[in-house]
Amino acid sequence: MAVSSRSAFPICEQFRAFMTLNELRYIVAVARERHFGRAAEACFISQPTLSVAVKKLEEELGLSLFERRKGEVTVTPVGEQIVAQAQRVLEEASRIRQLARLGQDQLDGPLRLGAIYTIGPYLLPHLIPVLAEQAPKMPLVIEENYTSVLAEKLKRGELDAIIISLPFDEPGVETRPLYREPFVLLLPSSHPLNAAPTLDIHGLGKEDVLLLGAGHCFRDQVLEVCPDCMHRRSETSPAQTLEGGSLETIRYMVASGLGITILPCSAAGAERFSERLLSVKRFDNEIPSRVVALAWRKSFPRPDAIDALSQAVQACDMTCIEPAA
Amino acid sequence: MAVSSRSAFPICEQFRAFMTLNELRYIVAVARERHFGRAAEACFISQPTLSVAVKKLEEELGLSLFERRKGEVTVTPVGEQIVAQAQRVLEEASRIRQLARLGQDQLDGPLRLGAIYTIGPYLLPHLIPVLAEQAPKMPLVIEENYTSVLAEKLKRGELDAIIISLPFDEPGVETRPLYREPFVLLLPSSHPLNAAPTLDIHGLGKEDVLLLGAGHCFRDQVLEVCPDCMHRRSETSPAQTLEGGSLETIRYMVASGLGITILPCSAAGAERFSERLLSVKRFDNEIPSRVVALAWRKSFPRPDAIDALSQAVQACDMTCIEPAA
DNA sequence: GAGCCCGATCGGCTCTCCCTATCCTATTTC
DNA sequence: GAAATAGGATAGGGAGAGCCGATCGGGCTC
Repeated sequence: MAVSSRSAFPICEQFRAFMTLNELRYIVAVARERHFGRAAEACFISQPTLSVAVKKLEEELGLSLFERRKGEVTVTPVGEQIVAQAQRVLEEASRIRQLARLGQDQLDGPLRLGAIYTIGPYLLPHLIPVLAEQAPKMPLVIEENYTSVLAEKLKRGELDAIIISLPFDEPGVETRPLYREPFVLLLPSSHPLNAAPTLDIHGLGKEDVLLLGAGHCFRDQVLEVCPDCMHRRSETSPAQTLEGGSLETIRYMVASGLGITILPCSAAGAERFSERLLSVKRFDNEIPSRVVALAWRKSFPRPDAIDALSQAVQACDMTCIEPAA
Repeated sequence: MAVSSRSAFPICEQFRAFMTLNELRYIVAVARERHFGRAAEACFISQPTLSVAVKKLEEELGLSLFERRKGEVTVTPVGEQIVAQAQRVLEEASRIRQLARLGQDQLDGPLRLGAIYTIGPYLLPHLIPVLAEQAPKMPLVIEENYTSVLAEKLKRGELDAIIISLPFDEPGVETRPLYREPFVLLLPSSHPLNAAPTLDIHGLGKEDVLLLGAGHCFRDQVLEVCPDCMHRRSETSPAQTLEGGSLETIRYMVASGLGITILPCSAAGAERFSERLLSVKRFDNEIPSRVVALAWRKSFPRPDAIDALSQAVQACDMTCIEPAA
């Protein structure tokens, strides 16, 4: 016959609920009112309930807290001490509720956000001021890194949310698409393709397309939509791949006439170079693109923060950044 | 239809048991172990019980205390604060139990004892050293007064116990007989009654019997067993009554030859006078006597103290004090 | 893919807490 | 002195809290 663990551990009395916060409330009320009936009323319970509860506590403590005299209840000397201590306990307990109230706002406290290299520099300058307004008590702690590193840190709890490019599938991690951004072509202003009436992703076979180094997911995405770029590279121009480089570096290289490149439109930013040097062209058929998404642990306990973050990103309206034609 | 007050006062949420000390124990354990299973074990409850309890508390507080991640449970920033506060609450609560343990000894702390004038001076010198040994942590605060005053103070809670003479019947007051003490006759050594072969209480009709003033119960007791004393007094010798006097004063008066008197044997103490002046005689038939008793409020919360007191009185063995014949 | 770990959930039982109704004792009133 | 009043204790019953074992389900390991 199974024995409940409560009766199985009669020795471990220290773990039983020897006191209830309610009971402490009750004795404090009795001490204040010096009258069981009034105390019960103040506690919103019936007089018998209070009587029994006080008696139970007295028995547990092995002493009398009150002397029930005719016409007046008095507190015993030990009772005085214990009631005072009970008041202290209740005070400390109420501080828990107070802390909880303060901590309830999930938009309070820093959020550790990761972003991949090809998104961070172009999204965050827009995102941060928006979020600073919408969630002023939630400063961002930002880290830029490769998808794989961000994913690892996210799972280890070193980051709270990351902004990456889909597909992204990790167990225990939830994702939410934020926006789709088309890829555009960045080329020197003097490049012959500028004159072409239409631009097709499949027509870049003969171009020197500069690529990010391995590890950048954007590199893989470009190669996926333009396998020729890789083909050419491995055959004739190994120097085209810029290991460890950034989109910014590539852009300088394009401006220098070393080739052309494909960029997410948010990173095109041709306006930062004089039009004499660089121009941005949109693809016409089958516009290649990627979906930028937010990812966070399913167990992350601040869904409101995630919501605020993704709403702030939506507010940045990254889809509509038109490349300067 | 009667509505239970719990559902009738949904507004008064602040009086509901929003937290349990047990729940606080649980979250502290989880924070310490970073593992629900181990925490449950440490709390001597099952894992499901702990899971549910933590969840309940989190819902009550409206926030997440822990993030359940694979392989490790982490404490949220708010959780850290709340767990720390919970620890403080438990600490303060444990101080209650500590206070209770210290206060459990009913023989700890002063006892306010009253005694009537005709007992105090003769019993207390014996009682105090006995009690000081048997209950060293219970000093006596002593008051001597008339029965009526003592009774009033007892009922008002200004005294914890009183030593009086039976009969004594008050509502809400318990009494316990301590000892019976015979009355004896105190007379000058030169008095003719010293020569009488036997002494009868009814044979004092012609004597000048000195009496205590009104209010002393002993006076009434003497008059009860010896109505003649009163009779004589009211007719011929009003000065025999000593208003506000004490047995000691009366004894001096007897020694001075102003009359004889009847004393409780404990107050006879003839040995303190040279035998040349005073002698003590016992009655032979129908020995008059009184019963000395302890009285206390039924509600007085230290029965052990009462027991110790009455045992100490027994140990004084007041019955056997033999008047020096 | 099988097995393991770990927390969540389910169905059930028991004990706690609280209720109303009533009792008991002492006091006050007529 | 009997009845009414007051105040706490007790009795009995019902709703819910707290706990259990069994099981689920996701994620990891081999």
